Amino acid sequence: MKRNLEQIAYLEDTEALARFAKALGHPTRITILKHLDQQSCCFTGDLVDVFPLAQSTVSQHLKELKNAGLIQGELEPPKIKYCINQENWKIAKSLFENFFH
Amino acid sequence: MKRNLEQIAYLEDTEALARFAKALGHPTRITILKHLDQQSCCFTGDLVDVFPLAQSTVSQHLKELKNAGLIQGELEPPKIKYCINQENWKIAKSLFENFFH
DNA sequence: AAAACCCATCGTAAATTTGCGATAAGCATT
DNA sequence: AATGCTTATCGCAAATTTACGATGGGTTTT
Repeated sequence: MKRNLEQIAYLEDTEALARFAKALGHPTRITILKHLDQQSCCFTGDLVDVFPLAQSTVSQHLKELKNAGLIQGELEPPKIKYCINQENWKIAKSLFENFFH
Repeated sequence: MKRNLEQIAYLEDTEALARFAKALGHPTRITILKHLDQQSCCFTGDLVDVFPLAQSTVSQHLKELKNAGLIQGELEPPKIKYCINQENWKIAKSLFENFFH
């Protein structure tokens, strides 16, 4: 990216908000979250069936949502159950609320 | 990106939300919007001074925010005054509110 | 008319994102 | 022990994003 030398120090809330927003910045990920919100939780396979996308692609989107802290996975052999991470969801919600005044 | 052949049809609101979120997905752009929200409007030059970034880089971020519909530019020779696009701001606000239940 | 100012755009480079198929890893069942 | 099921991860390719300096276009000032 040909970075600028001096790293920019953004406000903590600004960085957190941008991280959440970035994770929400793809229609597939929005749809995944809507599903999880509606029926509380989902297995990966259920979500794969929702999209005309490869299983690996959906798995990657799930990984990004997990990294952003918006969802969490739970072992339920042989499947994995994904749910919204309520704690961080609330944080994101209030960050956006604050932002939109 | 080695696209999948069949284009995915997302819900309109989902796409709109993802577009807004994507535009918000960078700390520089969040900071720009916070500035515009606080002091209503800003000239490009004022915003360039806020960041240790090249003028062209800030200009590009402004362009993205404009493309997303979140801000609008107004000629005020010899400068350009940027303001939040209140109409779309409200739309974005309500999309996020709906999303976060 | 020339110089100065403000800002967008162009061209380029590096990093990241998005997507796929193939493979591996974990667990259950046979 | 072997097979099958489910899902993550790897390796790759293409597209997009982020950043920069340089250039150009418009307006104002000299």
